[in-house]
Amino acid sequence: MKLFEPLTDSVFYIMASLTEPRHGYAVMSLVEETTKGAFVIGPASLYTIIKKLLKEQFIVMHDESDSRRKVYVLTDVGRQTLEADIARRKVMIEMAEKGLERGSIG
Amino acid sequence: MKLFEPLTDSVFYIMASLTEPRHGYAVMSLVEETTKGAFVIGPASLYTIIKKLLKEQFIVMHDESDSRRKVYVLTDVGRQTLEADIARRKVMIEMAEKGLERGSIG
DNA sequence: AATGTTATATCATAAAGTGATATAACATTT
DNA sequence: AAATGTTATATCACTTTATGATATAACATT
Repeated sequence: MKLFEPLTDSVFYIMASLTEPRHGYAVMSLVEETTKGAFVIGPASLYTIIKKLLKEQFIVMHDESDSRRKVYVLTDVGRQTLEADIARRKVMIEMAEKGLERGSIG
Repeated sequence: MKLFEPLTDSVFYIMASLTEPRHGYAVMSLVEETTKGAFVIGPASLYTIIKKLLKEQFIVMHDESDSRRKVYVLTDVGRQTLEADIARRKVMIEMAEKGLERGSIG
């Protein structure tokens, strides 16, 4: 199993929303609110990615689920994967910021 | 012109590499080195994205270019776009870290 | 019972990313 | 100076990822 594959932004947002149990629609709303509308995940993307995350066992269905609201939550593997990707993203940002600092002297 | 569209990871890496003048191949190597191989941008992705960035005027060809090495650098618009995306990415990471903190108490 | 909101789901298509491959200039060796 | 290796750009055909539009239905409110 490939634990440390880079996550796409959409996947990252969804996984970051599922550190605690949440149903799909709530994930969608949370991302939109948190990013003040800068990043919107529509239903097509959401449910496609949820299906993929279940398959890879990065999330599981939570017992609070009923037939109407399907609640998901990160697994340990999912959590580890998210942590690894956070680290990667921090390096990304550092890289960009260092470059911008250097470049903006002139 | 849409200044603040979310940048994909690949686009972000390439733009972050071009805060100072660099030719394509060097961008490729830099990303691989900086991420210790976690993120690899192959030639197909690289030149596809460079073409797109030129078109959107996020980068321009630099005068140091010769027929062999084509050197690119961020424009002001490109720089602003990168800065905006850094901000978005910081919010992303905060969101994920807050969630992980809460979740890891139990 | 009609209307609006919440919620999940899929289809067809578009956008993004990539492995393989091609081409060629330059550098180094023999 | 021919051969080999490295640097460097480029594109094709294909896969993966993302999404707009749409469908369905339960629940809430009027």
